[in-house]
Amino acid sequence: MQRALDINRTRFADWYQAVVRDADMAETSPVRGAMVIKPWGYGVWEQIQQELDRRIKATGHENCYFPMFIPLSFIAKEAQHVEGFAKEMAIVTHHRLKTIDGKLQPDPDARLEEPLVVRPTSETIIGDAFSRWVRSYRDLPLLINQWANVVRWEMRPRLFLRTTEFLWQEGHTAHATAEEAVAETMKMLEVYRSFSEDYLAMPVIAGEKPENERFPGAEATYSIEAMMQDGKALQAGTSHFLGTHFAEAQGIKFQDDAGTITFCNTTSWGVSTRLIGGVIMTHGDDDGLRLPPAIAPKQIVIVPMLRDKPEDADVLAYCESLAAALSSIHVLGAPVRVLLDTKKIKSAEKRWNWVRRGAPIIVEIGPRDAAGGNVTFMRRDSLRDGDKVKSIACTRAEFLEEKAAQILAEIQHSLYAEAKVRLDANIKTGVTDWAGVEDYFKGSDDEFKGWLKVSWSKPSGAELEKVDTKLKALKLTIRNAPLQQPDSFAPCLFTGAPGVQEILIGRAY
RNA sequence: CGGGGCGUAGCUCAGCCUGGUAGAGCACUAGCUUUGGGAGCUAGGGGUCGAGAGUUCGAAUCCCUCCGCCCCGACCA
Repeated sequence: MQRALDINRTRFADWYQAVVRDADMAETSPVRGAMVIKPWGYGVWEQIQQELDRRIKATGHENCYFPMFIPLSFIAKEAQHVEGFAKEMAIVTHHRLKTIDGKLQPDPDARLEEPLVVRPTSETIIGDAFSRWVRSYRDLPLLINQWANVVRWEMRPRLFLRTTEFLWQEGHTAHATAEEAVAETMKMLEVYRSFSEDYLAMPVIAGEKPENERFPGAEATYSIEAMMQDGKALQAGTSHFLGTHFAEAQGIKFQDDAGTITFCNTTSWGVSTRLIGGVIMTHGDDDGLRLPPAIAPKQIVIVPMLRDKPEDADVLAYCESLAAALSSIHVLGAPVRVLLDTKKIKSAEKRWNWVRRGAPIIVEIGPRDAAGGNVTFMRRDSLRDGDKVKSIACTRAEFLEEKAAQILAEIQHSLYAEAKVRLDANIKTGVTDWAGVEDYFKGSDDEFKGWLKVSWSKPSGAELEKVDTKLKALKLTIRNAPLQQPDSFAPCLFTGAPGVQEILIGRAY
């Protein structure tokens, strides 16, 4: 059978790269590990950005922008933070180039007195500002967000999932009490959960990361974890309660109403362009990408079936009027995003390009549709009937008044439902000993493996280290401890001690 | 940084073992035909064979060094 991609999901890693390429999302660049995000991929990011920005502002935060260069001494202030990021930082050491022996190179006379680190995250430089901005309890809470690029010198980059430079949003807040900061941490975790599920149609499990997976310098780290179609987990967003660690390191203090000087409790939280990788691996199929209408840069693409004949003009005119009419319809709270694709390439080629890119509805208009006032279209969420592409026909009026809006909403829902079934069906419970874990994850790496939900005694320190090592041997990690916990627990799977918490175990990106 | 694979046309790759001076399919350009749906025929454009040095009368092919990419580890949003 002919598919729009030449690789299917049985070779998942290759398939992923094929989708990124063939759906025109991104490509590698001359800079190792850094990607070029192409218009269609960036369009998805813009949709994500727009809606998430709205939600971040709706919860009381304001946007700022801080420098991308951070003095080395700032990073050095928080010990765990240094340790966590030291191995992956890009550093600026010079401010001028010079031709020496015919070679353009950093001018030895232009060495910076204090090297600048290209931000891997901005806790330290924003904390420095906070230490000046906060004086009184009246200045709190301080609720700041920034949209930025960050750089982490990763060993093995993968487009969207782990690139040297990536785009993200990082929220940073300061509060008078730990309770307030914890509440903020949880609130933003919930913003991420609902955004991911409602908007990206990507079901996730929100929960707390174990101690060994915490953000360097955090008191507690929470994440949303999504299950990809190969069963692996993708950490799709994080929210950290930082306690007073950064406040103490950077002097973020305030005077309370009794006149006492106290350190603030701070939080930070972020999601990145990795979300796009998550969308691809959640919704993609063997014909390419399938985009949830909420984030599709174009929700309805009209492909005129032109044949270099006189009636082409009628077809085009009909398409133009259809596009105009569609633009005035609202779906999912915004006007429908329509594209009339007039690029001068073969119509059939166009159709398949849009299939690969994952446009939710692809409309094909030929002379007969134009003459009869009809619309023929395909739904990207259910493209095929068996092996054959499924074409749906209706009248123009029907499409405009009913079908277009209704089907876009349906696609948004059906993509979520499909992914939700997969997530729920592949979290195995009832495993109570290590042999059961080994049994569940045995076999080749290519085989689909979901997650296990097991009970444990939440060991820490050296005990936790042992658990971690044991899991690592099977390439497993603890993803998180879901927020929803049962009333009673089986004994700890690792130690046999009384269980206190349920955790998710799986392979991860 | 360790282990494996690989760099030849825009893409996917053949040729390399056994050295003789560049190929296929798709894509691209033009013409003709065809067309309710991923068309056919004909003609054409495009490559310092990843880079550098070496062996040789002659190197995509053999040797050396370097660079880059992919997969598997360690690291990670």
